[in-house]
Amino acid sequence: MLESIIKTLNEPQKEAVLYDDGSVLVLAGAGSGKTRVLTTRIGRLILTGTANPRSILAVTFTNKAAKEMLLRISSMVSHDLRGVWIGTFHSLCHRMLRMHYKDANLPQNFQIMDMQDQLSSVKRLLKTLNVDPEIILPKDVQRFINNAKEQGLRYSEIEDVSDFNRQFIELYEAYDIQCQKEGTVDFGELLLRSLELLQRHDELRKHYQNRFDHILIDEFQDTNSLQYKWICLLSDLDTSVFAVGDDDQSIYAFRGADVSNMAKFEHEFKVKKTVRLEQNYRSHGHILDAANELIKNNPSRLGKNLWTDSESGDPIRVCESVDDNNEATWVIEEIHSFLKENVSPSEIAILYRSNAQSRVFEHCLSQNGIKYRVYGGFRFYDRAEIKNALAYLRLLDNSDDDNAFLRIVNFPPRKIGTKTIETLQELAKINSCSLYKAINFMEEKRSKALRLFMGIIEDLRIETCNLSLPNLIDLSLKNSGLIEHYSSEREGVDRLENLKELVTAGAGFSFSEKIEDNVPSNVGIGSDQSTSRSQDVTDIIFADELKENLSPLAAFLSNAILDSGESQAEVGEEAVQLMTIHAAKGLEFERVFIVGLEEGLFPHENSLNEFGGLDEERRLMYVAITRAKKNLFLSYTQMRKLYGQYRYNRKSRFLEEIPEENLHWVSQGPKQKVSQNYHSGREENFFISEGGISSKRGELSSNIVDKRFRVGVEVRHPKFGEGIILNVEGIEQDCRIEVRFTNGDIKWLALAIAKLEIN
DNA sequence: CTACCAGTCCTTTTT
DNA sequence: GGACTGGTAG
Repeated sequence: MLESIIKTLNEPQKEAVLYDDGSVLVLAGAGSGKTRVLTTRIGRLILTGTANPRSILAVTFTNKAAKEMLLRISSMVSHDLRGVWIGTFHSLCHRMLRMHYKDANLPQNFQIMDMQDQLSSVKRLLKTLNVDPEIILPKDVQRFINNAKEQGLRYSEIEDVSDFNRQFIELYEAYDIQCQKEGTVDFGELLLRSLELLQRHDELRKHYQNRFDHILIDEFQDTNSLQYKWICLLSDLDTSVFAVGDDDQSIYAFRGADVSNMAKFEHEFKVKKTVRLEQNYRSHGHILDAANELIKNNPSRLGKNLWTDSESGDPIRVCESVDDNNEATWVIEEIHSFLKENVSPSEIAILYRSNAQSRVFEHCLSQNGIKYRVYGGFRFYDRAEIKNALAYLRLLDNSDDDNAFLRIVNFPPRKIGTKTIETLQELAKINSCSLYKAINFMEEKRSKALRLFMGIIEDLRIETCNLSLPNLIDLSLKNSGLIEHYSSEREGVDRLENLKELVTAGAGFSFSEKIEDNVPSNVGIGSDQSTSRSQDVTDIIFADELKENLSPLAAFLSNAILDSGESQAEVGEEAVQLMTIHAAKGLEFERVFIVGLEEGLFPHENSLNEFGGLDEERRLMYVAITRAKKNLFLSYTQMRKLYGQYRYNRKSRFLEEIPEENLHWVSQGPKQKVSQNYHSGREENFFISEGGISSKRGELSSNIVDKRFRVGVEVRHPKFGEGIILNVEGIEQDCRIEVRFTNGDIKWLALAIAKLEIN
């Protein structure tokens, strides 16, 4: 069985799977079969008895990838795989913290905050500290904290280079104190706390170092320095670390990922073997050529050239549309013809740079009766009604959770206003306790409404203590008044549906599946008797330790926040796939549409100001292109609605970086008349010629560069009328002008495209 | 206290 | 176009 799988591998793949002499770095290009290599390697370790399943730790980038990997391995081996640690950095660290919560100095029922929770937590902090949120933006504080944590730094470890900086450091400290008090933990904290746990507890660290002989990391180019340190702590001299990555697919620098970890790893882990996987099994020639040529524009790559045996296939089709609606129409027309040819809809993907772009496509798809599925974006667990319901559950599980408290103390409305909350917050501050507990410090008659609320929670706590998870959720929804509230709301039907779904999710959440480990728990500080057993701690088995530490409700809540809510429309659902390019990483589709290829959108204008930002955008484009197996479509528009206003853009520079011979420029068909709404005359510049093929790039540029367009000058636009220039930025092709028109509208226009005249 | 309105900023990308 | 804030009337 194993033999026959290995036979199908190419030479470098085989090397990677079979290598047994220390740590390995695998440079795996897109579509070169890296998932196969990873799973086959794990399968081999287990099947040949080289490694005990429980000595394997595999880190993936998403929960989805983790599930997929586990599935593939279990199809290869008959062993019990529950001892294998597979998951994202976050889920693995979470697991570790749950098991060793005492040593990590966390309450047993600590709760995870998502980004929204974290932001409101910061806002609350600023308020209690009397910091003006106009001067110090909560978002910036959040960013500062997260950046620091991603680098593994506590507030005390950050250099205070300026007064301004010091303020952030102080806020970071205060924030951590607040979280500790409330028993909440943000994403970065999961990792940092876990790292510190390992740093401070020698027995524990040794235990894990002894336990894990094989550490495998997928998407290594996307690890940040904190994650790197975590891996270092878990490995000792005998550990074989198998890191797979592709520097060309590093697209998470904005979140602290550091490609240099690859070179660092090679050096620090004394890697004797570096394997390059360069044969691509996924894409046709034109697609691969385009990707290769594009990425050559990036400096400082580790260097790698993908090649393929397969035929060159159809050239990449490129379409220019008048606006975003037309773009969607074109895409849907193409999809329609595929569906007629019986292409499975799930093999068709629409990829875009930012979530906001999905709306037009969703609308168009549903109008045409095509089933689709959107990944990411607003997720199930992000919906307001779900968050409200979860807040009740969280408060039930941990009444110190002030975030949850504030969210629902007056929802549904129960006559508790800002005034009441403010006095409550003061009482909480004086007595240094949670808001919930502070209710008891308030005089009876002022806190009537609050005590009523408390009553609801306390009754619920008693009534639900013996209920199953779905029943518990169901009763909470009823007693909280949420059901009643949404029933009376005009548009509440959908919300009620979603709440029902939450109960279903609770029923489907089988907690027992999550119990999969035997590890010593709470060694050292925190549990007094444990000192005696910490000596021979290594292989003591504490069955179901995790289960004891975590109630089903708490497990459900953690899962809801960590798992990005892939709850709807599961497996086998035949639907067109919509997602951001980031979300598409690691996936592949037969037909791929990359839309919105315009300067400012992709590459995104914000990225241009960041160091290395453009290179990262280009890698993002590279990732997008290499998702396609058979057909690739590129699309851009002349104007697009953004923030409710039309905005002109030039086509993306990435289009210029793809060789002409791989492209086939197409026109949009008879629908082009629409254009006359926007431009009077001079249509010839806008449309690709009748034959449908045009290669005249940049033809619009040379004659329009004009110094007369300056701030304050009055201009006229054929569609929008007269206006005054507020702003000019960029030069030549990139020149954009901000105009306030007489009707009050303010728009950014690309000078190369908009038909502006001096008035 | 609630309900509603107007004004402001904004969006990259995610565990 | 939407989320969020602040102000005002009932």
